Amino acid sequence: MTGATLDDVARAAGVSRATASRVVTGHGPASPQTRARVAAAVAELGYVPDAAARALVTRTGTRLAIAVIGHTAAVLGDPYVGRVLTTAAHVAAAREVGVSLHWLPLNDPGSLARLAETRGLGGLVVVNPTRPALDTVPRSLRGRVAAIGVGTPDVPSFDVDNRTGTDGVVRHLVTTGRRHIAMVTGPSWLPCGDRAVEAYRRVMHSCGGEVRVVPGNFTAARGAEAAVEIMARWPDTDAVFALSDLTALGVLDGLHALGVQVPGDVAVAGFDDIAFAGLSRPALTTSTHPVEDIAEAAARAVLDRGRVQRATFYPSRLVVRESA
Amino acid sequence: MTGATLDDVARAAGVSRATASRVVTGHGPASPQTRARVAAAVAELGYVPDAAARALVTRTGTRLAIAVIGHTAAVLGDPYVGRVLTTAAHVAAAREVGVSLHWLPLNDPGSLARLAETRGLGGLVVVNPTRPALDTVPRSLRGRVAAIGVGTPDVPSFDVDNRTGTDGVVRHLVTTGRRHIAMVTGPSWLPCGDRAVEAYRRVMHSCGGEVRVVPGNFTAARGAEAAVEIMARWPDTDAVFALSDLTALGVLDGLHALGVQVPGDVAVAGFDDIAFAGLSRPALTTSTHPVEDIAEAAARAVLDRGRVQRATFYPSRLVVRESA
DNA sequence: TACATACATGGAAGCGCTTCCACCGCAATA
DNA sequence: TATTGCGGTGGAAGCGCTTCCATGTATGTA
Repeated sequence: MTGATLDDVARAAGVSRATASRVVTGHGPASPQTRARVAAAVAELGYVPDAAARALVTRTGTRLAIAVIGHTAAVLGDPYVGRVLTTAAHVAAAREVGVSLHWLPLNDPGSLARLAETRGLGGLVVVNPTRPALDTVPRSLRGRVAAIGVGTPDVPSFDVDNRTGTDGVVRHLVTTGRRHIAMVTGPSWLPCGDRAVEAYRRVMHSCGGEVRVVPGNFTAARGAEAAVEIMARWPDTDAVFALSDLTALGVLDGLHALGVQVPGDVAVAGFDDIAFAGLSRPALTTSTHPVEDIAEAAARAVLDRGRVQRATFYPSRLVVRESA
Repeated sequence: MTGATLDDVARAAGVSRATASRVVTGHGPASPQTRARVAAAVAELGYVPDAAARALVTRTGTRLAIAVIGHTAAVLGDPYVGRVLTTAAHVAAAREVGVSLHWLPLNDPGSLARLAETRGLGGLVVVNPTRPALDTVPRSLRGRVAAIGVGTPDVPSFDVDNRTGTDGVVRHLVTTGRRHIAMVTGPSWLPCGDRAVEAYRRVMHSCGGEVRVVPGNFTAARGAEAAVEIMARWPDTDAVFALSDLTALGVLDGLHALGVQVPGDVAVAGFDDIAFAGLSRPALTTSTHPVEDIAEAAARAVLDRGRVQRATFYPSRLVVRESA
């Protein structure tokens, strides 16, 4: 009803179904004559191969699933995630595999396993997974799963080198004379932030500064709150480093509302180098990372399935603008 | 190899395939005993139904495709698109239908038709389509297609009311004493901008101002360029309205580089009310629209398939901040 | 005890497609 | 003329699943 089947095409072209299939897929021999007649029938009937039936017999899983973990609104609003999706979709398109997008709740570990188990999956790229969630993925399937963020021994991960990235930013703050540096982290369930906090701690330790960490969640709103908290708790703070540009922008806002001058009174630095970082006033000092490279590597890892590497970290580069 | 089949489950449970299927789908009678044994077998073998095979026989198309038209990097970088995707994915998830994401090139009209023709499609939401592209969609399928942006008589569309939205912003500029107002449009292939330009023209006409339109493309980079162009061409310009916040932010940047004071010398207004609009310095005056409502309505339209409405426009509301 | 009724179950068909295999005719070779 | 090789073709199997239908097997009623 909905559409013509291969049988209809074969009948219309006066050939067998096998021949019609060969012509449509281009997978076997066929005389130019036959080819033309089948093509004509296809055009006339508006034939479109049934993806399900084809997948059933070819057993080819030509779909790249991208799972984004965490609360959706905040997460997709995040330009970082957008860049990941765009790139992964590109890599997939180049290989003619479809892309499916999935929002997985943070607190339903089973959801990732269910997704991974879907047959006919070419690969699965998980954005910002937790390690327990990754562990729910059946062992046999781990070869076709890659993580952007934290990984496991079985699941290769691709991520920014938060440690040296943070180190670079915080050191820059120290170099420019700041000593009372506070840090706004990411959501606690995102383990990738741990390395960043550690790097921050280390720098503060080496320069004798006090460790001042407040929790964040990668949103601008939280940044504004955090700024107020920080200034209330440690009034002598002269720099704030946020592990997300969005949050840093929020900090800028919060500080502005407080009447604090940036960078005069307090320097502010972010992390990610989103498109807006250069547009804020003052323009945000931050650290830029090769998100596209990371996403591409992850997509390739599951689609081309070479040898499995453990965890790959990509360098982040300090971008000095006005805010610090 | 990859996974157990229903036959394996049936064998393991000592029942027929038909019975196993009934238990798994929950679609027929089965004794508690049998049920338990099949369940055990499923658990032990890690059985997961093959989606392709199931789709083949049930003929159920449970997938919502979201096609985004236009150059990908710029488009997904756009927070607007991100909000649309998030919402549509939510609506789909609530109905337990999968989501697939597609980047369609601007100049390949056939690509949309091919996507729409895919069997087993629950619905298709097209973001920012062109009318010609929509016309390539086979008539029989149009009932399950909705557009966000421009539509056709056969394809319902959901969009912001650019006309009154623009009217509101430009009138605000006039009210606050601006007379030499320039406008930066969206990409020329996006017809939704036409109504906005028309509204702008009308306001300028009614207040005797000169019409100053320069092309934009919804990016910040273009906004910065456009600002320079505008000030070079019409040095007495005292306000700039950009049909995208991203572009307006770029205008802010370009003006700043030129040493022009905002809003002192030139007022700037945007459109969309993205998250950053309130964070820029000066905070951006813009117009906010119910993107989530729009995306939800579009997704619902194709998924729930009620009566087809023509085109629905959602009101946009002026948000006055510092820049104008 | 004989019957209808309900429920549980297995057999088998078939969804639309790809692909192995056998076949047929034709040209090239012996 | 008999043989080989090969491109083109159709028959048929089968991918994993759902579901109609027929066949039992326990229950309730006459």
